[in-house]
Amino acid sequence: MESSLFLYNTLSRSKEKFEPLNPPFTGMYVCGPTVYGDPHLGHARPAITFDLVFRYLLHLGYKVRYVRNITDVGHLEHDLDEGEDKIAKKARLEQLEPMEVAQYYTDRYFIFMDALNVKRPSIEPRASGHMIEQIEFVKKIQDAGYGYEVNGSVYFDIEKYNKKHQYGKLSGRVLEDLLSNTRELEGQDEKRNPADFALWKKAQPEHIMRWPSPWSEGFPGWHLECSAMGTRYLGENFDIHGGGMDLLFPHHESEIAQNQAALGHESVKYWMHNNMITINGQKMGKSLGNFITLDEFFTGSNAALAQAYSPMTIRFFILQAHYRSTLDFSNEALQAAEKGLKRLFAAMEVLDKMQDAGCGMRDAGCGMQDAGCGMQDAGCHPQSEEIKKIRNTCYEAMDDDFSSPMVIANLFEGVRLINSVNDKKEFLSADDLTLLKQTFETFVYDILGLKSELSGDNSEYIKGLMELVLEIRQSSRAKKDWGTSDKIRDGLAALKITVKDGKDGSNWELGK
RNA sequence: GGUAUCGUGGCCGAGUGGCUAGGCAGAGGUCUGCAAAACCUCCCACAGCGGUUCGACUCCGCUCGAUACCUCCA
Repeated sequence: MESSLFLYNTLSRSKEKFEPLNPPFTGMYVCGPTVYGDPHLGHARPAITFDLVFRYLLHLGYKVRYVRNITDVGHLEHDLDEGEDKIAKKARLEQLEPMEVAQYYTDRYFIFMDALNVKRPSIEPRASGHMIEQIEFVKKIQDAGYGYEVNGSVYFDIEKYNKKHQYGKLSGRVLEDLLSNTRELEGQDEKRNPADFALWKKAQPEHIMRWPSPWSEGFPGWHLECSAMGTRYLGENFDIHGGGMDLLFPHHESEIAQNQAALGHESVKYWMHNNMITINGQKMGKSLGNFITLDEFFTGSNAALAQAYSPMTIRFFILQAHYRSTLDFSNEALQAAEKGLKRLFAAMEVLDKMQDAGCGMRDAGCGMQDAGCGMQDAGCHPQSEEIKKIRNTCYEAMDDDFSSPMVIANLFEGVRLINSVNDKKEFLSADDLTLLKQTFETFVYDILGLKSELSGDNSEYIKGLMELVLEIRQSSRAKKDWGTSDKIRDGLAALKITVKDGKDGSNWELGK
């Protein structure tokens, strides 16, 4: 299991060679959604980012256990004085049981992630299903002397923790600064120190989501579920922990502190954070109210959208940017992604047919078995070097902190080659063709996780019919019967089928 | 105010101490019955000001600007 994968570790702020603790096994934990609203574009970014990581690790041969939690404990709305639970509030507004809300949006999340071709993680644990683990985790922190109880709530003692450890090592914060910059907030009087965070919170009478504990009927603190469930499913030490950059502080910072306090050591070797999607230069987020849901993207039903965008367009759009860069949403950018993606898949179809038809490659004068393809044949140049270069550059890009934009740029080099071959401007040996095909399938399907959306009903019947129709058109063209040939083309166009004439006859594809 | 990230051509977005990103859009051309598709060519940018260097878009400093986070939104 020797790879040359490097990934950016937020903890060290540098790229590090990926060396899992127990190869070939790899543990990865990623912060999932809080299920109290429809998934939006902001949710798609981390899901796709870590799907890319998951897929590439699998491709490299690692045995990956990928855990992504579902936060179905509502925690609190910070801008409401009374501190209302997010899920409970939604439940109240919709007159539902809180768990009905959580279930509904969990299902919605799965539906949309499936549409984006995001692979399901190995385990998707719910916070509500791990109360025992969370309570035990609090006990351990208390036993270690870093938790204190006040009125049925338990808080983490950051000042004490910071004497032996460094609170702020992940986000680059200094405790003194945190203390001096703390905002005045309601209901903080129970804490010894404003920087302390809750491990267990006693439920107010109106708080519906509550569980029994040694301290009170209440609910777990906001950072606890990840510590508890990460430890439960990946052990006290695991390889990768991911999430959005907005979780860096205080969420992940506090998670580190909790694990250090409870277990006596940190748990995570590599911390990875994806950047935000912005809209008009601003983070797209639930709390800002400027989000566009995935449902709206897929149907085009949002005033900010000029049209509907398919799931793969969204996925491709996200993969065209490096995961650590901000990505600015605009109709122009999405339309560019849509067209680029279409071109990529058109080339893949051409590539596919090359093999099926036997193509002209073999009789172009290239000795199939000759590794180097005879140079004496005019117009026949060995492409194996170029294909190998594309392939290698794709691997180098992935190895360099999952640089999907570089992979895509390289694949377009391949697109150009494929189309040139199709135009009979360049030629491939059988070996070249195999390698090229394999490279595209590996990177486009397996690693980038893209899939064609055009051939949904590409049944044998349709294929046969289309072949027949195009044959008829071809023969009318041969007779210069343009009326018939154009009638066929226009008629098909009305059905959103595009006819593309090439040197060897015509092709077709769905979509305008 | 603090911490962090960043500022690239019409748009989106990579990357590097000296040498091509890529996609989309635009212009011209080839091909074609026409159209589409495809291919070729062109548009050679790196916030500003200093500094280091033989040489910086790439390193350092400053300025300006943007975004995120700063304790209960994950």
